[in-house]
Amino acid sequence: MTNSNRSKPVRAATLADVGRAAGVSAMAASAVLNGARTSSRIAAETRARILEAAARLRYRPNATARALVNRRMNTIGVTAVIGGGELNAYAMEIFTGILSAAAHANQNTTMFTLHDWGRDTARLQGWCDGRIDGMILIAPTLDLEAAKLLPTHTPFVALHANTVLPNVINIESDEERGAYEMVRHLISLGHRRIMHVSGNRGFIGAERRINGYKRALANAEIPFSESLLVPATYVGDTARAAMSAWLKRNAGQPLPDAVFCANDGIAIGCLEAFAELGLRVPDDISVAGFDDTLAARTTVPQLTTVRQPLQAMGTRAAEVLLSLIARHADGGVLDFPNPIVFPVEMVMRSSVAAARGSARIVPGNPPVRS
Amino acid sequence: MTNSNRSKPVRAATLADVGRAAGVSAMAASAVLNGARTSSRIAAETRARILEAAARLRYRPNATARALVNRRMNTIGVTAVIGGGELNAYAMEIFTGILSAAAHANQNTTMFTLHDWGRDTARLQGWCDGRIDGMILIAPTLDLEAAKLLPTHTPFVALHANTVLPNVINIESDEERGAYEMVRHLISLGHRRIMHVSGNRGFIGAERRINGYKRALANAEIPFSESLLVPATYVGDTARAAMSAWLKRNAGQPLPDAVFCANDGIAIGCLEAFAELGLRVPDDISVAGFDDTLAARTTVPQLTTVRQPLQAMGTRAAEVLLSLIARHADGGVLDFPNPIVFPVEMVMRSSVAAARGSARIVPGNPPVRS
DNA sequence: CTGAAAGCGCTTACAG
DNA sequence: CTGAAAGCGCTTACAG
Repeated sequence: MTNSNRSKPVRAATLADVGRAAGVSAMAASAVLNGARTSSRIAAETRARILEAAARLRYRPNATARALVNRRMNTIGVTAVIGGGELNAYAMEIFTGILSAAAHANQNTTMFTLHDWGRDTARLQGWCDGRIDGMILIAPTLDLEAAKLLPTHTPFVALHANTVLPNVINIESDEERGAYEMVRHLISLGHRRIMHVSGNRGFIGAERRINGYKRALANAEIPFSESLLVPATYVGDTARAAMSAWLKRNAGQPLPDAVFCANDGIAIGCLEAFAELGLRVPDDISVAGFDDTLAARTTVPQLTTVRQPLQAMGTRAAEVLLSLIARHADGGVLDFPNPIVFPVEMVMRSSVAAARGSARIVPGNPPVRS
Repeated sequence: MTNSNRSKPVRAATLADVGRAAGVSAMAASAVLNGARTSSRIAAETRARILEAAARLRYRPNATARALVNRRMNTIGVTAVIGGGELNAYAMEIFTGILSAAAHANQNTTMFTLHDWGRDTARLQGWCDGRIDGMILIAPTLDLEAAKLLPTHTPFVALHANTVLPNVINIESDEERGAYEMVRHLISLGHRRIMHVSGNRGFIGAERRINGYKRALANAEIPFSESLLVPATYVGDTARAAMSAWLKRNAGQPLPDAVFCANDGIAIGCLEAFAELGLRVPDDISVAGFDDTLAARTTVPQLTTVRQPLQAMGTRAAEVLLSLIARHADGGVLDFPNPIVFPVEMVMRSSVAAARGSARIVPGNPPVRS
């Protein structure tokens, strides 16, 4: 079966069409169709005729024409990096929050993707050409140089910006505290040899989590050991490889009691690396994540993790942006706290258990618990 | 620290601004800025001056003005249902495919969400008001009545449409065959009592999977048993509840050898229901999914599943839509096969194993394997 | 080779 | 209470 498009390029009805059909001017039609306030001045009978014509012709005001006049497209933009062909769970979760807030305010949201924040800054500018009223940046890593090139006629909001962006409200969560609390929790369970698999070194979020980890250690007077800080990236596969390599390198050495991972993807990578060696979680080793993305609930065992309210943060980002846009339009001044910091929350599931104490031989490539 | 917006509403530079700055007309600036073909007619020196002015003023052609003239917004729309506050993994995967194809063609994509296809058809029409050039519908369940109201001035493409939509190209996968192949695989592994937990009854995809399941059974001369067809919905939690209820209802009865689930979410729900009773997968029971969403790889054990190439299907949807848009614009006729059917693929992971044969008592609430 | 005009579809003042 | 005009920022014919 084939589907052939009709050959006449069908056009949507315009205000002029409606006016013609109702025997009035386009302007009269506009007044009626735009609501009570203006249309009260038009005779009821005329009004009815216009309404009928509009319905019959399925009239919809053209969004681009409207936008040209109103300087308002009623859509917000969202930019995120797309790595390895897909958006990660973190960005998706935020995007969902943005989407619902925007829909709630009758705004559309259009998604832009970048391969690299550094190289693609120019594209960012290109999108601020009237097609959106404001832009949300998800986890931008822009240097100050690039940040200065952001257009000033479009309001920006960022989530987890890696640097302080001038004139950009940043929304973040209390990552240092989240890391601190989680490691403190592990310690309270009797764990002492606690490993941290970090996110990309140099990224502000990764450093904050490392700081929280170190602070919790110091607080409990557990000496920090460089060998237990495994640098990885926020991509699960990297973490899996890093953990596997670590286990191989430390064959015969004591296994850590617990691993605190800089995000859920890393935790899943560790889960896989451990499964490969027949290590059981949490029996042989406890694993904690960070973020509480959807994936944290679909692993077995489910992940104990630090919850960042990503959807709520996305929602807030959209709300802040929308008020920024409104103020920007009427030239008003707007004072927002900057950054806006969300509290994190511990989510206890089953990948973390109390310390067992007993040493264990790992099958295959045997490290030994101290 | 607070961030105060500058009070003068900054405006983007216009063509007139550029012309003024370069001492030429807006039209001359337009010609130069729009590329070689037209700009060849302008003196090199003038040209340079215009280019310099545009760069200095950071000129970007206004997208809405351009769209008004060209009848082309260079953005495609995507509509999906948002359930329980979030897009599901299935829709996200497709969306990612659309996104990359659109970006590749220099098109934006804006995402629209619906709560209910039936009630919200009018909104669908409202979005076809010039802000998008075409629309992709993800898994629409529209009745013919509603489908007829879709505007004819905007091209549509659907993925997994639940009904045949007039003038809409539908993209789907060979679901019946996928179900058939998976159940045949389970049978070849020695399983006989094979359960199917279905998607929403009445949805064409769910019915196709049921048909494939039945056909494979019939082919192997295994009688179909109504009690092994457990109706659920595509939401994992429903499936979990349905499976738990089934297990309770059939306490003392033989446990199935294997469960074929209508999607990965359902399979995860089953995994949870089994874990709750201490049943081990695949030792006590094999579990197979459908879709191969990201979640299929983060479960333990990882899911054996029928892979629908969701990203590729999204990509194809965008490509088809884009050519539909191009033809629509120049009034041409376009013949596409309809529906476009993608092959599915078996993905073997560890949630399915060969039949053990031995009867097992389920701890707690004991069904017994026959 | 260059400029002035018309028009895309709408809304917002301004006249009658 | 109603219509004719101007303008949003651009592009596409059409004159010079």
